[in-house]
Amino acid sequence: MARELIKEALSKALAAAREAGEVPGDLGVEAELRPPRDRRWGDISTNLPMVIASAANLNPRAVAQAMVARLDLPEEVVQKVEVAGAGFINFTLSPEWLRGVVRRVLTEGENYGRSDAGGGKKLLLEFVSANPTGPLAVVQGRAAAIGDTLANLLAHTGWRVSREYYVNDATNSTQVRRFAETLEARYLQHFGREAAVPEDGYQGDYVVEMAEELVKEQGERYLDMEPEERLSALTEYSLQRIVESQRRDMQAFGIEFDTWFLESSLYENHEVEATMDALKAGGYTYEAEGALWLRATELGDEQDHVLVRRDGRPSYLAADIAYHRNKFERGFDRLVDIWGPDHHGHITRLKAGVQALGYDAGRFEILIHQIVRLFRGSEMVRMSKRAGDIVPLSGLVDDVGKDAARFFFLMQSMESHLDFDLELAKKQAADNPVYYVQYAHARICSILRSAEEKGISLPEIEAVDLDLLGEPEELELMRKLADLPEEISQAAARYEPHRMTRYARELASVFHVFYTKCRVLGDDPALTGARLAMVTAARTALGIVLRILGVSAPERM
RNA sequence: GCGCCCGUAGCUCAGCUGGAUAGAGCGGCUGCCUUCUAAGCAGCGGGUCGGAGGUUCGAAUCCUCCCGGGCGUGCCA
Repeated sequence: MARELIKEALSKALAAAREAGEVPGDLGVEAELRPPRDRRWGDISTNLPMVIASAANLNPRAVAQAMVARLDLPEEVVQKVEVAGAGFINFTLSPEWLRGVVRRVLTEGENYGRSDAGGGKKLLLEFVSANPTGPLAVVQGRAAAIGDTLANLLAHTGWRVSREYYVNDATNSTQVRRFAETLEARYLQHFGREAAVPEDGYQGDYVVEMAEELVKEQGERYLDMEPEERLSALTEYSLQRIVESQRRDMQAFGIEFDTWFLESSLYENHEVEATMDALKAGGYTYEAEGALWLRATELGDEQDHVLVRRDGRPSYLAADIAYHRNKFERGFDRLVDIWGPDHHGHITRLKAGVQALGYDAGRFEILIHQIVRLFRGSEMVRMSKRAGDIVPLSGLVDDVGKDAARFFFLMQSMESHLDFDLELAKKQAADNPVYYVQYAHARICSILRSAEEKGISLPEIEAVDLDLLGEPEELELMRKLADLPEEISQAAARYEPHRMTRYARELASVFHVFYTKCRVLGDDPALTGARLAMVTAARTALGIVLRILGVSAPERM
């Protein structure tokens, strides 16, 4: 890779400059090596001279000159090196090297851009994990898109990734109980019995619908049961139905979890108990006001938290600590959770619990994504499962399609609020950026079909004269292809999946420009062969990116 | 009150571990289809980077304070 070469040449030049006494000894500085802000300045740029100058109180341009004078880089890789601005060194890659990228993409195929940064280590990525008290909402779609794409990125960079969905199906959960009570009320109401939805119950119509289905399936079976028995039966029924619907929603959204982890299993296997015992043994608990508390304040939290309620039911936190203990015990090297913004307050206490158990909190990361605000035109839609004004993810997918929805969710960084206008998403489906990218892919496929019809086939890569590729539009396209491995590494390492939608649009853009300017299937067979090789490489790269995003790569549009 | 996220073009947002002339998409206006898909391309406009101080050779980026929006701060999950 050109980056590595440049990096090495820089450090050698720096060492030589030090020996000559032009630059002081080890300053412990770290410099960047990245594309300059304006690509006309070159392909790769470093601020190293400025960083050195800053630490040693020298003139940055002088340091840059001293280093450039000692740089030793092969001409077939780097065409031009220059000092620019306040003290940058800019490198322009040679056309020869760029052409080599085409060969590399064609050789590596689907594996182009892979790295072994993760070293085959095991990583558990938990995401969505919505309460089983209603259909998945739009905000969970955001979590799903972020999580799935991040999982793809991490897998692409050498991690063994497991996708996991945590099902809060514990029957001692207050919310699960409220939901069952709501269903019960709706069920009884169907038969004209006096029954009210609990004050903090679920107002949504979907509960009424579920009750109707229940009547259809089971008739009057629960009508005259003992209340506690009925409630427990309805709890089981609703949990099963809702989890099933969530699973269907995720499938329709193109996401397959490796594991649907049941909170109830933690109770069945006495892991919650065992976890509480371990916390007690470690001296991190105390009893007060009839409850068992976690000494979270000793572990960086602002307040202590209840682990076991006065009535003996473990809290959500207790189960969650047990759950993460379970994750560590399953042998994962790294744990990553993606949570919604409403769980932000939960981070410190869970980490406190994990630390109290003696696990390395540095191997456990929690990412918070921000909310999705839904608009119908200019009117904001308030969403609350309990109030019943819910816009289901399935409805969104039906409206705008899986591809557009996933792409849209990933166009913004996760820490930024996302405004989603339902009307606009529907009305402008054809203008959605996802089509811009998919169209580039379809166009390439169209060229390849056309070539086939004309009896032109892609020559063996050894037989292609890539030196014929020299138009500015061609060089731009190859430059962008060359960027892909670094884009993937950065997006994965920084947990920033939204970078990939940006890159996808850039890659599509340089292709569209090339397409407008240059003809692939022309009169010159050699040039045609070279361009066929290049657009085939572009298709491969686009395909990789779209697969990472979970967006389909259509051959026709 | 305290904690976290956000405030950048008309709209939606990138850029934020300090670096060059602050970018993109959408919307607006103007051109481009005999030839591999016009769901495309080219061009024109568009900015007190919420405000005020500070650190620095250099601040959208770091620090302090303030303003505005959102979320959290349960023996709910």
